[in-house]
Amino acid sequence: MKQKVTLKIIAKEFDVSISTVSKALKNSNEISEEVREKIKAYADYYNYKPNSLALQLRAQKTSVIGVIIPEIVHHFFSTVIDGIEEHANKRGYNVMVCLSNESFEKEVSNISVLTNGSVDGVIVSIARETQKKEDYNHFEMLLKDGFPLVLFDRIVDSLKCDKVIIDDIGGGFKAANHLLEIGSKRIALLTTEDYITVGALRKVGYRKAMQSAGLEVDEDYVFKINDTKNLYRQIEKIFHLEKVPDAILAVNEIYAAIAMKIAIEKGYKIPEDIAVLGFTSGLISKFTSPPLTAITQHGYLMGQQAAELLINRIEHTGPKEFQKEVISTGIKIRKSTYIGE
Amino acid sequence: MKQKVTLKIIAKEFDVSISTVSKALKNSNEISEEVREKIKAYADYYNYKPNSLALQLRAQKTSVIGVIIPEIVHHFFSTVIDGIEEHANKRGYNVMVCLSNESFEKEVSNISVLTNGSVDGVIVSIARETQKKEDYNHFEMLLKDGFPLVLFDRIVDSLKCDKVIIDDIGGGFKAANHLLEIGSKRIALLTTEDYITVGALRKVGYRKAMQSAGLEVDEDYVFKINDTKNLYRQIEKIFHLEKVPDAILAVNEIYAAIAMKIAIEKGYKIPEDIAVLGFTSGLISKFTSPPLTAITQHGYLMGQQAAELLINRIEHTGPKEFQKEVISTGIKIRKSTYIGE
DNA sequence: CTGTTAGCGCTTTCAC
DNA sequence: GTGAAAGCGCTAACAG
Repeated sequence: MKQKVTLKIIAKEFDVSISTVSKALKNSNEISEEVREKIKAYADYYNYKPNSLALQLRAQKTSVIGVIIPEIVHHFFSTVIDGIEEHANKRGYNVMVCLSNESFEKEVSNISVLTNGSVDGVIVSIARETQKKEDYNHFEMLLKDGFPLVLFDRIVDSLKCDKVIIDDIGGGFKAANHLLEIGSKRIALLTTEDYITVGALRKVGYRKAMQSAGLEVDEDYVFKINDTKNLYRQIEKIFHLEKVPDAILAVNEIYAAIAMKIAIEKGYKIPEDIAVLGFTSGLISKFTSPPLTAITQHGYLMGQQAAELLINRIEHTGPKEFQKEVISTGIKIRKSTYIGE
Repeated sequence: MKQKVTLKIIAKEFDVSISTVSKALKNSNEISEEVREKIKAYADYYNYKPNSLALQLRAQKTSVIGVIIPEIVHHFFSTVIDGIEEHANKRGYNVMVCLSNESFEKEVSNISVLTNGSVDGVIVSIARETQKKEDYNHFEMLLKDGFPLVLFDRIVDSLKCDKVIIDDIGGGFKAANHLLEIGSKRIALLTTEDYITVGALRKVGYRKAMQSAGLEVDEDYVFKINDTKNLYRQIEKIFHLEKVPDAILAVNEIYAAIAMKIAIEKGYKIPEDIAVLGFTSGLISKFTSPPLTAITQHGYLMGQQAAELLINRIEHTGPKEFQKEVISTGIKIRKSTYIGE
């Protein structure tokens, strides 16, 4: 790669000092019209651009924010990144994305790499492994130094920092409630294992809705799916219940789609025999048949909020106390729970 | 944010010179055991980490690669990023992601920001608007300076740089061929407008397959869908043909899913009356009913290859001539084209 | 064994 | 009007 033009090179070219060039390019009227013009012309011609590393080092500010997510091939997370990008760009920041791949070690190393001066702050959604280990030391170190950190979606309450979460309890409630409203009595819950907070919280919401309807939660109707094993086999167990449920609430759209597919294969009519509802994060719900009613998650908004909190923290332009933003969910009613039209 | 520890600070603490500290931390045996240990202990305790900006500025190397994609909320592109990340990390690089949002202007500004010293090279998939304008000046400038650039997926042939593309012609051929093999005679093609190369290339493959089968392509069976308008209405036109096709080949999974849905609504049996096949980039094909046969696209591999080409270019560790890697497609046969079992 | 110096590219204050 | 010098944080050649 060819040597890039620097102030030094231009200075040598015209036999002036570096600072003269710097000022000329900034249109400082300390510099004579004549010199200014010829320097600008030269710089322009050779496509001079100030080296941003030098600027950053000097300014002690990179205008870059780091983002660490567990995986990117996941509609929800891409949506969040999109939101982060949008807000960050608007405020003059760039985004550096790192993946933890759900690994504790990679998360720690990402944090370490990012916080050595390359970024002004980080936004992270915690890796599963970290959540399981409950080792948040790497974050605590950062916070001790007052390094700007925003947690989203997969958060941990004990960390003193800004957070933005989806209202999963509300979402679970909204979901179960919708099913109750359409007349479901026996709602099966397809959820994740307990240490995955998202699943656990949605379950809380489900439980709340059941209780407000005066129904008690039958634990036989709660299925904790292990993501690493055969999903079909695990989900099929729903249909081994003595009394097959008349509704299925799944905490994500894959589980929902699979459950629906199995139900149809077994000859059940959706939604007449069994209504199905999922939490969506992608495009699947729209294209199943029947299309799935789903709780929607506004990842984009979440990303924007996270970026806003972070940048406010970086620029000291928000409240001093740590914020916890809650993004409420929506519900998109489709044919899997809706008879009529 | 608290002042980070620097060599200077440590040096002052022990009343030694900065270089002594630097060496001590590098375990240089130029420094006495005693001094070394106390400095290391201190650094460790205060969690010293060398400022990477300073290192980068000094080394004239950032070990960061920039990636510019049209959008991230798109399974294919996330997959590619995933692949880029994987390879980049393996070789000690980090990834900075920017979105062009299909806008020419944003692409230009992204290039400009990234290439001012923040990254050692960039990987880009060109924005639609840029393709439409055919203005590739921002890339030509880079190449003139010998700046490492790799184009993927949406490329332009005239640019002299490394490229990696999907074998779209082969994919179109493979797709049409499969349909012909299962006995389809009248294959409708659902494609994009011509300036979208991907669609155009797949069409070429389709045409080739038809011709090798001794069939001629009836342009009435080619539907160019405009992504901004009502997809349903446009796709429905397939069924207005005097002779309804016995197979539909769609250049992406959304079109395929919609076409299939409309067909079913109209009472056609899939695949008996009409076989449907799409190019997949997400999870939709798997969850439609029947599940869609699809040409698969290996974005992950593509990302890895792109990163490899770029890093080889950066490190001068590959061939001097520009490479053009072609990633071949796969085909996943599902029920939408398969009778039996 | 330890320190001085120069330099990466840039900005800015202060002299001249 | 122009330039010298300091400094951002670090490394490395060289001097002592």
